[in-house]
Amino acid sequence: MKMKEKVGYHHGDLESALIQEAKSLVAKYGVEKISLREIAANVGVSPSAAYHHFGDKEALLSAVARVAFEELGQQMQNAVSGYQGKSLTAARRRFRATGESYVKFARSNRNLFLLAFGPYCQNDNHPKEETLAWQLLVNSLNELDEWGYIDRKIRPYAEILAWSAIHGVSNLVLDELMPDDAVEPLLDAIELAIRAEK
Amino acid sequence: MKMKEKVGYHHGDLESALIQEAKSLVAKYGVEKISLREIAANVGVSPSAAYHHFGDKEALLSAVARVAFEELGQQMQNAVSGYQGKSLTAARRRFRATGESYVKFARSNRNLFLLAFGPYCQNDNHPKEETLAWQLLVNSLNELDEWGYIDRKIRPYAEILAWSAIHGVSNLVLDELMPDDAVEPLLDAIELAIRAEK
DNA sequence: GAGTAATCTGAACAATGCTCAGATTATGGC
DNA sequence: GCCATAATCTGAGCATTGTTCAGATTACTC
Repeated sequence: MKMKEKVGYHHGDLESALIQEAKSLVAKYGVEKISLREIAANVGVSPSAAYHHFGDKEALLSAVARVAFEELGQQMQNAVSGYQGKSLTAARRRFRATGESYVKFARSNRNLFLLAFGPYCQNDNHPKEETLAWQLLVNSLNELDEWGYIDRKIRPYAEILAWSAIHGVSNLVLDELMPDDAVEPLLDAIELAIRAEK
Repeated sequence: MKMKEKVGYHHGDLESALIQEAKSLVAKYGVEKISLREIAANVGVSPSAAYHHFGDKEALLSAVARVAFEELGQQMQNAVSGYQGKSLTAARRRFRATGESYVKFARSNRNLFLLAFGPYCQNDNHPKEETLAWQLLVNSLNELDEWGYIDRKIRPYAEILAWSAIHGVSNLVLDELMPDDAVEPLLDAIELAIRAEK
């Protein structure tokens, strides 16, 4: 149960050390520019040691992808819990915070965001309904709904519409196909779109 | 100006032959699973020959990405031009066709779609306003606008909202974070969202 | 404390992206 | 038509990569 003891022959906690180092290298250089060997070297271990914890490089990156996805959820939760209160205005702030924090995470963690989705995301054990990010979105929409804020006809589509739009604009901004300042207008648009009285 | 003459020492049209083969390999196996050497071998040429036409592998893949992006636009145009007429219903069909064909391209050309966006897309020479895909979206929205179909408040955001949502759902479906049958409801939602009278 | 299982090393292999000297062919000026 | 020049392609080679495997080292259990 020793931690941070990287001296001996046995590392002690190689699995999570590899994930952590892989994550930091991905964040710095991007998924396709990193090598297992460098990860292992930075941890102070032989390249082949990793294969006792992960089937292959892809499996390690999948683990990192899971971590990144969870981090997105946590960052969203932090943002949402920054706005409290039981008013409609508070609920609107929280809803908007889900979207803002989503895009913010994408921008300040470009490579991790791209990894979290993309081909390395193994969502077999991760149906979207169980992810924190999805839950936060659903919750904030339910809140708005209780205040009568959401148009009845559009309510059934609200989750899909909001998530698609937010996820889409995040990717488009990262690809520089949309300017950074398209995000705020988009959030305005989503609020307008789901709104009952305009 | 000879084509398909792969016999001699000089190929004649290596550049586009490489792009074409790269595209077909990407479509089959995905961007990260293909090698320059295999592309060159399939074209019947030495690996180093490619470097007289492209600075490196990345440059070749960027060229493929451009082709893929254009193909997306063309496929959208085909879909849109399938519905003609000057009625509002025709305009609505065309608008919906832009979205449907976008997602359809993503689904039936997964790897090319991911390449077209993603890190290999060089949009320095390709501002979104000049892409065919964007033009088609703008046109169909303008059409709807002329029929008074679009809510005045939401009109300024219509392009951003529609493209973001369509692009987002495409990626989420490809990542299996949304089911295939979420696409039609999303298109309904977009139509509802931009609509003037509900 | 001995034997077993887990963990890590080091050497090795095939494949990859890329470079470069030199061979081969096209091209343009006379 | 012919030759010099430039463009194109080959082949060998280098460094790096992911992965495997026999064997060394350590932890764990009874």
